[in-house]
Amino acid sequence: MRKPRSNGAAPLVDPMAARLGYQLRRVSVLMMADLGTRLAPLGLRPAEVSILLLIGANAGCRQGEVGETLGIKRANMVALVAGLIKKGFVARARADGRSHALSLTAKGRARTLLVNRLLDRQEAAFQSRLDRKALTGLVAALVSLRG
Amino acid sequence: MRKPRSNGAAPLVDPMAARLGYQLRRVSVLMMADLGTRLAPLGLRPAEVSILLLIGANAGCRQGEVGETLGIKRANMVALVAGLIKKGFVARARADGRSHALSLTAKGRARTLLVNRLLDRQEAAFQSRLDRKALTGLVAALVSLRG
DNA sequence: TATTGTTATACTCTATAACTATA
DNA sequence: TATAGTTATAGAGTATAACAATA
Repeated sequence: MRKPRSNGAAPLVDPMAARLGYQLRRVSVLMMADLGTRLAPLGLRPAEVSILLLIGANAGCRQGEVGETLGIKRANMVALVAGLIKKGFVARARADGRSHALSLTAKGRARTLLVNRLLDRQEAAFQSRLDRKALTGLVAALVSLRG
Repeated sequence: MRKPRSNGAAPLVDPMAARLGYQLRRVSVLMMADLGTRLAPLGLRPAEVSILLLIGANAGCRQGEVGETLGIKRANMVALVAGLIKKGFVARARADGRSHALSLTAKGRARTLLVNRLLDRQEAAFQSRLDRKALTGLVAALVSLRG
């Protein structure tokens, strides 16, 4: 039996509080929303930023490689890359006849610097909520969780 | 200067590898997709499950309280709760004239048991990828990150 | 006037299937 | 035949604004 709530203003009991997947999701949504807000003035969305940074670190890479590395399906890469090209951040060259070699434009490299500073600030804002103990190995643990 | 890639089959360099928000997002998406697959046979989606479990632990709670606790906007709660009622898992009673008191049906309680067992299995599957050291305090760290 | 639920609508990210062109 | 990119479409979750009914 589950007893009905003794109503007043008591907060609800959260049975998912100890669930890894649930807490992961809540934090992820929070950080993504925060990132989206921070990125808006730069004219970029989170997914676009991940592509921009990856191309910046791998000039000449193919579109499919980018998607595979980021976990973005080929079909979804099309509009994302097209958007970055349209905004003048990315350039596309023939690599193979059926594949594109992607690289950043000068404008794209400049924007990448701004994005990295923005990411540094966001990282700092969130990491300040953790003590050193909790911070150590957190990212490594997340990477491990991806198996 | 960024040197072009020496093409062969070398994996790309990932400049987001050390970013907390990025790794959080990747793991979250992975676990959500996995959860979605596991839940499909039960006729539930992840968001519905969070509502179902919360109501199960707080019989008589109002719809708005549920949304607030879970971070789901009032507007989005409407269809989610309506779906759970339609499936016969949740019952709605007048509480206030303008607010609904939600509770589980017998069918909803039975389904909750299955869901919890399913979540236990998922948790175990992912936690097996971590050593004890990394596991300790991980959920606590995530909760802290939500400020 | 503030709260609760509701409707309508849009955006972001993800997923699948089928198509084209090239290797 | 297999690969790279593309198109079309759908789904899940989230967001905002405006409205009705009630407190």
